[in-house]
Amino acid sequence: MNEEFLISTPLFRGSTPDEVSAMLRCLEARERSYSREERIWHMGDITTSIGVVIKGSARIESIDVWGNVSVMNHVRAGQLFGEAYAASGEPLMVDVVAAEDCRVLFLDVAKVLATCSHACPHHARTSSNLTAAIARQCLSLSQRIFHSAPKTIRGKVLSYLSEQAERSGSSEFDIPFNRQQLADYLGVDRSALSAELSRMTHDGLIETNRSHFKLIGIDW
Amino acid sequence: MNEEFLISTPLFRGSTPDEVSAMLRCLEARERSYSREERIWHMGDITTSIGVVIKGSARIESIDVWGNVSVMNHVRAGQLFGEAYAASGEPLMVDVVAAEDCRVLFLDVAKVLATCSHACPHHARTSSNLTAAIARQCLSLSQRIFHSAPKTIRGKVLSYLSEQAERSGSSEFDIPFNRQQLADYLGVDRSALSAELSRMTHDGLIETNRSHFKLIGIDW
DNA sequence: CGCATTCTGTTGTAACCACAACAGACGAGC
DNA sequence: GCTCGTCTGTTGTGGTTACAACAGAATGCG
Repeated sequence: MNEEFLISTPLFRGSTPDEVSAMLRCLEARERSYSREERIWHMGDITTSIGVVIKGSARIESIDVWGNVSVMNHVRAGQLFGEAYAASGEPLMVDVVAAEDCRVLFLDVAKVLATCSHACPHHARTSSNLTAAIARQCLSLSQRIFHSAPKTIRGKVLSYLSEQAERSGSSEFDIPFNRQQLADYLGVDRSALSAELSRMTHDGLIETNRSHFKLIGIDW
Repeated sequence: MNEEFLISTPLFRGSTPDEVSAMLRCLEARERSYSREERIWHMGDITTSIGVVIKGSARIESIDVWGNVSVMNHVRAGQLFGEAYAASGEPLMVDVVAAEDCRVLFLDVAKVLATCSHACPHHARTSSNLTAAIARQCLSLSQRIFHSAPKTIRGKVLSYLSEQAERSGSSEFDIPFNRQQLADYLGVDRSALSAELSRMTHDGLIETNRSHFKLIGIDW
């Protein structure tokens, strides 16, 4: 397992590779690989584990009975998923799907949160890291709400792209969604989204090719 | 302070009134009252406290530069707010407003989460209760996303009302929003919402008077 | 009670969007 | 290089909604 990578993730931040090794044994961590578009968890599942994306990325989405897809979030390497469901014991309201070939580390949430009296002093830090990660998850969902709040497609797109630019620290960046997924994230129709992106390009607001975007007239 | 009430809240569940008293001292809890529509926290504030609503209720909302209001959530007596922001240290993306006259207990999040070595054994339980509360907050935000996901106003309304009915355990219930606030929660125009509620009443789906609703043709 | 304010429902119009159908671009695999 | 499947952009139409303006109901207050 890649302890060097793990200590760079929010969950294990502040620990040494050796401490992480010890914890992984203590937590009975398990690892699994998934191929693109493979389903990692299904809606309705009850999970006691959290997932840490080691490589690749995953999408959190939900599908209603009419087949309407709603993309809740995109999870990059190093990030967690399922924290909230595992920590609350509620059944999943979403599916988790591999956005690309990926490898995932699963940890039992009870073991992470429990104050492990015997062996691991660093365990407490990881436990509090997990709480912080769940908190950030809330903020991430809040942002997703802000992005779908504007009434027009242009407003939603600008809200989303602005955040992506800020996150990447550049006016030029790649997003983790294709057109359909971006539409499902913003809660709009794909073809209407494409049309609006065209108009925005024509209006000189953005430049875009596939998943690559550039915001025009914004200095960094 | 009302320890009897506090032990019924998710945060202090599992403790005795005496333990809660001890913890409140240990946590340097502070209490304050607010009158209806008074602002409890402002967007941009950085908070190190979480709020526990003792009496009344509060609204979490955000206002953009054009004055568009977006209601994120409604917090009832016994529930928390600000957990995610306090635990992550990020500035508030929202305002917190008293929905009615209310009383709020503030607790320092660091003190709640820290393992208090000396005095309070029950402290650990409260700390883990807080983590669970943050997790449930995530689920609450997810539901808010689901409610605004349908493409039509009718779909959004039915999604929201169904959850309220389920939560109340009855097909007849009151919601904590007036029309304007419900519209801002579902992300639609108020007058369009009123019109759609009329149509739904006419179609025999619901009965409604102000904030009181009844879902027709659903057995409990 | 009378008044002012807030809340709710109604209506018409213009704008926006979802939907469907299609064509061209792109990429993977042979 | 060719084929096939996927992704993206385009267009037209009908439906839904936002917006604005107003009227009546409900509420709070002096």
